[in-house]
Amino acid sequence: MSSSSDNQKKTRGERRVTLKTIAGRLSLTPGTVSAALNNSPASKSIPEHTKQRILAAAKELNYRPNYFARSLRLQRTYTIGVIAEEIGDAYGALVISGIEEYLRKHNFFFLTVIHRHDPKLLQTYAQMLLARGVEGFITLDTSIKEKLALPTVAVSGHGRVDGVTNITLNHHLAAKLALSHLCNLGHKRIAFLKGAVVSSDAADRWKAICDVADQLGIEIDPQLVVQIDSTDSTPALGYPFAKQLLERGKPFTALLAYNDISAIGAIWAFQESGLRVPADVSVVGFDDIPSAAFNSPGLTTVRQPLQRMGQIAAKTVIDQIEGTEEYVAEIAIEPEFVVRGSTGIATSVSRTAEMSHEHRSLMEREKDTASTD
Amino acid sequence: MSSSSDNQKKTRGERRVTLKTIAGRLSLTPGTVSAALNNSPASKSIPEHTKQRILAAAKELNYRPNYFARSLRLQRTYTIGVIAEEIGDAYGALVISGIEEYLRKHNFFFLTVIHRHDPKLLQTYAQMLLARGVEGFITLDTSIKEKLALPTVAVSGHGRVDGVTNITLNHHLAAKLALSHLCNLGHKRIAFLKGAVVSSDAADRWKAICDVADQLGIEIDPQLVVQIDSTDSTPALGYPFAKQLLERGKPFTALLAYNDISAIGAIWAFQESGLRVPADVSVVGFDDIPSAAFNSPGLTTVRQPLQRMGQIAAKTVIDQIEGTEEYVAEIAIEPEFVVRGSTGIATSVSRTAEMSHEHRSLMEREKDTASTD
DNA sequence: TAATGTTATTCTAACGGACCAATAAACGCT
DNA sequence: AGCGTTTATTGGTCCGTTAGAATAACATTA
Repeated sequence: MSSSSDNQKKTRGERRVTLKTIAGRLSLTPGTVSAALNNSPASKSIPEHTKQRILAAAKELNYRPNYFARSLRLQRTYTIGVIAEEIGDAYGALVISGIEEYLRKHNFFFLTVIHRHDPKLLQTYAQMLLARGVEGFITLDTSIKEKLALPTVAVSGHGRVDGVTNITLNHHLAAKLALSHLCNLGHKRIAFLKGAVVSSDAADRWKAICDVADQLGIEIDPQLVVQIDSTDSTPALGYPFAKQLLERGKPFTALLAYNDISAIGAIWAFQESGLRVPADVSVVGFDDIPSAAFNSPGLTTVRQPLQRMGQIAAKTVIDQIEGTEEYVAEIAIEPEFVVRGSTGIATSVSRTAEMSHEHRSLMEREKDTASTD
Repeated sequence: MSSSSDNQKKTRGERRVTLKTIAGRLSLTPGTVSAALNNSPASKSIPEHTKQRILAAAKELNYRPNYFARSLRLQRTYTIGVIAEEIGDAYGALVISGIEEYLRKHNFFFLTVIHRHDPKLLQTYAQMLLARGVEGFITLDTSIKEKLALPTVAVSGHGRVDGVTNITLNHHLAAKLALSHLCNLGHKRIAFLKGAVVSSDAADRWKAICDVADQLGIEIDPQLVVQIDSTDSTPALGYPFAKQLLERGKPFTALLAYNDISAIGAIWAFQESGLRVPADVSVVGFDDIPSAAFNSPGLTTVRQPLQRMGQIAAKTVIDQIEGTEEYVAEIAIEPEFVVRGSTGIATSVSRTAEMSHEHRSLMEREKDTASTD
């Protein structure tokens, strides 16, 4: 009977070791023990010998200060709220992994909420986290319209909000890496898959590509640009648009896709049309998702260092909380370039146009006998 | 000056609204207000009219109870500690996503720590979480040797620990799904990639496969079984072992791989040897990672419902905390079977043996002129 | 009218820790 | 001896909340 109640207490409260416990054992008062353990200003008047006794007892009893009592007193929680759209995918997971790493090293914890595509919940969750005393927010791939009450860092935030630091990719460098790689391989006629207008950074990325293309003397032929307008997250995202590109009959030797998913879909489309990658068309992706490496051929791509972006987000928010760093509106992250098998030297004669014609006529014969031609 | 200090207070503490604030405004005491807001037993003696005044004032002032004070008083935190090996990969991320979903719906939060392959840290992190007052633990793909001080649920735990509920896949059903699928397609000679001995559930899975094969009357030829012994997490994991299988020269029409990664690697190996998948060999994977769908051909695979496993883990740990459910040592999760393009009807004549010979002689000619043959 | 019972409300004591003011000795200095 | 300073320690208060005991006001009843 008493054993069972003991057990329960042990399970629930583990016979808590408090300052009082230690103080009692050493015939001191909780205040003295507290001062010694915290190296507070008052502790400079505690004799070394007593300090040692206190430290030893604390270690022996495995004393852990009660986080709630401390937070209540100090009005600090050492906790960050992470608000994400989703973490089931590689993107969110990698960023959070980076956040965790930095925060843990700096003795912070984080609480996570995920507002799966329900923007109304954002305010609710922010309130919940606020009630839990978080000292700052990190948002992931989330559109916030107004400044929250605490230091906030947005990773790939949609749009700029005053007071919120946005961590974004250096799109200019990204474009430069991708385009100069293709340039060096001798590609002149490059096709592009533009991101959907609803995608967070599609516009920025496209602008950077245009700028860099201009610098490198690459002409962007509107005939070779296709805009993605679905938000599918399977390679089916790229497939129909690549087909569309082929049907235009304009030759090209390389494709710069909006992201890896669409690049993989485009490769499917090309291969289905009898084109070899990279022998006939080179393809460059964007992101470096795990599947990029597993694809056949391996996808050459611009890698977003997601984990590092998480770390930097964490650092930024902590610096702002501690007041060691001033607010900046934007932090650009340097992408890396990963060369795999999907890019190669440009062929002098592009087969894309003729192949697509072959393919088109095949399709017409199969499906559309009542042609307008 | 005063404006700047106001500002600071607003940013930091947001001029907290406490019970005292409300009580002061209504000329009541904090205790009364607390009772009314919590609908505590004592509140039945509070007149309706006063209750309404209190509720109205609380809403007007946007009162949020201070979580720390409350936790300190009630010794409850409504927080779970999640200890994971890693979340950068799809596995951990999906499970956490499921955990989040269930916990949030039940007004719990969770703190996450990741002990990237450093088993020593586990104890430290458990302590840190304990100090933060978590009421239970969920471990992910982590080997714990002894019971922690609180209700604990292990998702794919390595080994059984008394007092810890282990959430595992129903390997028997998984094996049945995979093997009967192959059976129905007419496959008789099936090759197997066994998981590395260090992998958490390799042994269980293999045992289940053997049992089911026996039930279905499928003979397992030791010549057609290869054991993976690396822990690579790229498809390179499967590649060399599939090659090894081919070199044995024993014909087979299907391969059941240990997981999707190794299955994809095996498909590479087969294709490189001139074998068509699924025309010559059918391949079945395990897990259903995102790349499985993006692979070409799409990978037929046994899906582990990771998100659901996370949800169930969360439910289990909460039920144990609330005492509504008794401890069970193990909960088996039903896998799903996903049919994609990598499996097809068995060819009557297997080409695997001859192709591998062809390939072998090619390799020998290229690389190894001083052959022992 | 005093005892009893309701009803409405306040008071008090935690929860565990941190900080500050107070105290009390010990010490050096004039 | 008297005085200020340093050293070592204690006590009290507060952080915001809650539970339960206490009390006040008022009505009912023996």
